[in-house]
Amino acid sequence: MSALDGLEVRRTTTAQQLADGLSERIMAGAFGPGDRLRESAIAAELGVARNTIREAVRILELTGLVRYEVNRGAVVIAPTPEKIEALYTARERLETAAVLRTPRPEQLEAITRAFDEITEAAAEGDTARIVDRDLAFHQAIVALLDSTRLDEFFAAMTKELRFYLMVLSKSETPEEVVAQHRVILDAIRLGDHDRAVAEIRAHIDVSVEQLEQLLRR
Amino acid sequence: MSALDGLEVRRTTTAQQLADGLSERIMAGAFGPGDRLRESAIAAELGVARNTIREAVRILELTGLVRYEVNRGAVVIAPTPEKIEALYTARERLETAAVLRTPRPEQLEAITRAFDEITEAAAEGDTARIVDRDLAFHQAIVALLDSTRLDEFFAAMTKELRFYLMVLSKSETPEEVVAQHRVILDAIRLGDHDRAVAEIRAHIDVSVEQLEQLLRR
DNA sequence: TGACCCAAACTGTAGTACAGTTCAACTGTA
DNA sequence: TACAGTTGAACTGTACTACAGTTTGGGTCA
Repeated sequence: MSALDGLEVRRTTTAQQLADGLSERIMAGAFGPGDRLRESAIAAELGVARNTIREAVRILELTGLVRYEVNRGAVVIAPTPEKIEALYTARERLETAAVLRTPRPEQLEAITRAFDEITEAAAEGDTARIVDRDLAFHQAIVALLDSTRLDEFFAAMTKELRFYLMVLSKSETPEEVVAQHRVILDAIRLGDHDRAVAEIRAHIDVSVEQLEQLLRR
Repeated sequence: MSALDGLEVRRTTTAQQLADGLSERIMAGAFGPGDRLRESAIAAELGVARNTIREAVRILELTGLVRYEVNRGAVVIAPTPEKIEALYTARERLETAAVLRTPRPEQLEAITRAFDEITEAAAEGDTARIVDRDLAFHQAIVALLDSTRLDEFFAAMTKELRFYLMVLSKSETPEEVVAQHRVILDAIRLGDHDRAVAEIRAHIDVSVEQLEQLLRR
């Protein structure tokens, strides 16, 4: 570790900051799914030029939270059964592949820690934190694959998923969440690959089913 | 199938067309790795406004061929040992997970077809087409996962990889390429998952090694 | 040789303008 | 009343201009 570790010049652009800010707002629900991001309005409100907003939104597009439609501009993504299914299918493939590998100690520790945090959050009834740690748990599982590219890909999907969970205001009972993750963790700990795969599949099936039910209303 | 299937109005913007065009040019080697895309020069040459070019380049960024550096603008990505390794690691994880699944007939057919095309191209000594069909072969393997999201992710990586292969002007003997893919195809056909996994690992190890050797010069 | 400085080139951002598109409200008609 | 047609406001896509701040590739000077 260098003495200068962590020291870094502030190196960012207005557009990047705007993108980050907008991303936060969208995640927080300031814009609902399907909403258009009107450039002039945002530009005026934030006191920046419209082209800067356009750039910010293009950067936002990288995260997958908005997509561009010709002559309609940026539109916040909206969950559909197909999209949710596609998202969870990809998750299932990655996570089941991941648990076939034998965890290194620090990897197992990371997963265990995430589980403990889910348990804590559940005890406190902090639903936002439950979701957060839930996703961290699965990210830690994917990390078993030892692939930065797949980690990044999964993180991007997580961002999308978190947004869907937010707008659908999905809420299982905390006990269920803890129980479902405990069986996965146990299977991983025991090195029982088949069972881990089965539990992940079950967990994901349940989630998809619940989300689609929410969506149908 | 609707009677209107496939009918679609041409709906694209100048920026999108520019992004497509630039992408092609980069893939064709008009810009080398590490090159900067100078906005004013491109804008002047193509007779469009600079902000339109900026937008086009932001769109390009989505494909991963360029990345933005503050105050330096868009820079064409350059291969490094780390990046190549990360790319191939992700490929290895996906492809080995894929061959654990039992192919449906049409999937097996797609893989076989890609292999036949590699063989054809090899016979004709058409190296560009060998690379193209090689990548198609692997895309067909990933398709075994039945996940559109992962297909898209892999396609994006393929684009990046194709560029690296191009700039490194990698060239194995066509016979080697055919031989390596034949053993993979055979293992898949026989339903021998372990052997398919092993062959894919071997294939990828060889590729990484060759590329890094090229890179060291 | 190396530190320093400078000007050219370029990016990031602002601001204005306008043609073309979308969309919702309004109008007229059967 | 239902529907086709029209209109206008709002908004996007694109162009153009401008300028401050940053990078960069020389020079200059010690």
